[in-house]
Amino acid sequence: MCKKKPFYITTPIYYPSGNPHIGHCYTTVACDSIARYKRMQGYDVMFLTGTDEHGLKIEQKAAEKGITPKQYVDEIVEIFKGLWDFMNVDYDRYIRTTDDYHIETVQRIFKELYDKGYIYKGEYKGKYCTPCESFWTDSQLVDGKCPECGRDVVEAKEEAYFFKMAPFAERIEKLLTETDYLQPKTRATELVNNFIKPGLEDLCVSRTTFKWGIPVTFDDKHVVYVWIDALSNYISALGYQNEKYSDYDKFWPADVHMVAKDIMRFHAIIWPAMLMALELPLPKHLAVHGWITFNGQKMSKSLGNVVDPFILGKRYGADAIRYHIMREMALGADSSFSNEIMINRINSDLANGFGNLVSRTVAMVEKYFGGTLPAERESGDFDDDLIETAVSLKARVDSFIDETQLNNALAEIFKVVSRANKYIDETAPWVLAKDENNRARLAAVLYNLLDTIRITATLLSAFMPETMPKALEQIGACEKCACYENADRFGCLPANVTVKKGEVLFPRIDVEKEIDELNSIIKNNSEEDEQTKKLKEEIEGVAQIGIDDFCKVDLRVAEIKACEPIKKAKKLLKLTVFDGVKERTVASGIAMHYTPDELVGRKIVLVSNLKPAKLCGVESCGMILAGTCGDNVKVIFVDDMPAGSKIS
RNA sequence: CGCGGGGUGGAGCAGCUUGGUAGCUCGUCGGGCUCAUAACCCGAAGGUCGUAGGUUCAAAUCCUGCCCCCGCAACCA
Repeated sequence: MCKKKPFYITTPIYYPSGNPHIGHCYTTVACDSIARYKRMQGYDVMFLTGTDEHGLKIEQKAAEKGITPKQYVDEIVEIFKGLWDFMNVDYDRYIRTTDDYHIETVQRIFKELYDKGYIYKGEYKGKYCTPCESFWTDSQLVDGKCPECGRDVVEAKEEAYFFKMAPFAERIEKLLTETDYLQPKTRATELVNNFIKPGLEDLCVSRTTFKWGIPVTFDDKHVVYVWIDALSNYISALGYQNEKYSDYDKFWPADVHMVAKDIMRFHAIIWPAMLMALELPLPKHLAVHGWITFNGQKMSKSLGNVVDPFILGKRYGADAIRYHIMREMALGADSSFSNEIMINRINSDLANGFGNLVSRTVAMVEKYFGGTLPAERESGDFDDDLIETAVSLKARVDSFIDETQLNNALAEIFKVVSRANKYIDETAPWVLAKDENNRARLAAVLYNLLDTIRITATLLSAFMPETMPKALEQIGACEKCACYENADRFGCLPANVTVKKGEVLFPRIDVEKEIDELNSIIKNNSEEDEQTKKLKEEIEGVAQIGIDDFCKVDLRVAEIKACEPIKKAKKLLKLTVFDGVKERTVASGIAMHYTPDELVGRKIVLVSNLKPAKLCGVESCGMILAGTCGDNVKVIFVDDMPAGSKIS
């Protein structure tokens, strides 16, 4: 027997700062399906998933709960693993960045990059919140304040190690534009224009401000920061630079890294750069998929629209959920999730299409032949077309799988399911059954149906590993005849096959009733809790101030004399206001909520002694008060007061 | 003129690279069938392919301007 060809596929390692959601589920289930399919094809498959467990956020979450970071991640990792079990995800290896062997690998890689001169010591500059002991980038700041506690931040710098990106820029650009590394390739332009053309910045790869990370061996003030730690998992899990495993030579380079678009950049640029620096081969493909959005909006916990895979899976079965997300999501593009779309999909494809096809076929074999087909056959019209469609299916599915286009692979399979349902109408077995002379023809028709089901169920078993074996059992397929090898051959079921009616494979779902129930679950579970919890955190998280502090703020009524939008700024309006003494210019982020016309002539509350600052080229002297709740923004108007009145 | 994606029958999408009958799924309406999970099969209605021009014998498809939506970036003092 010849040696099996290796196939290595990975999900990202997920950050366990919260519970897994349907987005994690998609990536993992998609990889699982590909892995299962490849195993079926005879590859020696390594399917890796895991968790990225270091970092400040984990440290803080653990502190809030009063447990150690390790205890905290241990708990959440169990939830992740539980979900994968529940979804029938059959991974070969689960890596945790807190595993000893991974730590060892990362330390060695860090040292090697340092020794080679790709990592150097420098200074990290950013905004620093002293009470939180955290650095933030400008984009993370909320209203210029610390996003965690809302307090002021200061310019600060700390010693840090950096990874040189410049030496790899050219090769990376070629990798993205001239090879098929990136799938879909349309995103290459975006990456090149945004990150490579402006010049790649060196990457900060160590921190001294938190402890929960992998220590830098030669400088114990530092821990390794994010990407060198996280990305290395793809090779540490194979035993690169550690003794735990020894599969590196066999499986590297990876065949597919699958990621969602938010971390595409790191996998498209930084990871190749690291590998180039280490002089290791690059992975073959990076498959980037979009997000599952909820009614067009990005999923977010604060919006209360996070879809819980456990709840859905319990109601409709893990296979149905697996099918739905893989059938809906096209490579690269976002896909909108709604309970209604999901239920309709499950009903029409799985219940009415596949499930019903199995059910009616098996029922006819039992009804007309007592469950076992006789061996005599008579072929007839429509047979050739059905058989041709069925035997050619495998090749089409194969190629879609190789392009990680799972939605299209599934669509192909279900075309055959439809063809089979149509064949029943064309041949009308119930008419044949009325005449004893048609027994051979009737047997042929039913056999053709069973064997078509065999082919589709075999190919579907990678996607729906729980239900398909049941389907195959019902049509009387043994393990041998229902294998991948036979999926492009017709006539593999025994001529005198015996069927066995079983449970309904995919029960039909009552759309309206279920949607009502799901909505009420979502309401109870997340919306109120999350919203009030967030609000509570916001309110209680703000540090108290004395009256003196408050008196430092000078609030005045001011009249808006003129108002115009600021070019190049989507959210800013430039206001000219009269504060009782003089006119001044104020920029305000209310362009999305007010037009200049509705503001001119009105009186508002002005923070008059705020230091001037430049916003999009406009000098702003002061600030206007407005209430904010999500997207809802209302300026406070005090039209009855004369300009210049003090507010306290 | 920051970067990128997108605007196609009621909904969601394909087609655009390599111009030439506008296709799929769901929904709606009518018909057929009765083996089946009130499922299945057939037919029909419904589209100025965002908009205005241009190239061409011919444009959803190529070119130009404009409008709108969505990400990222940028400032919501």
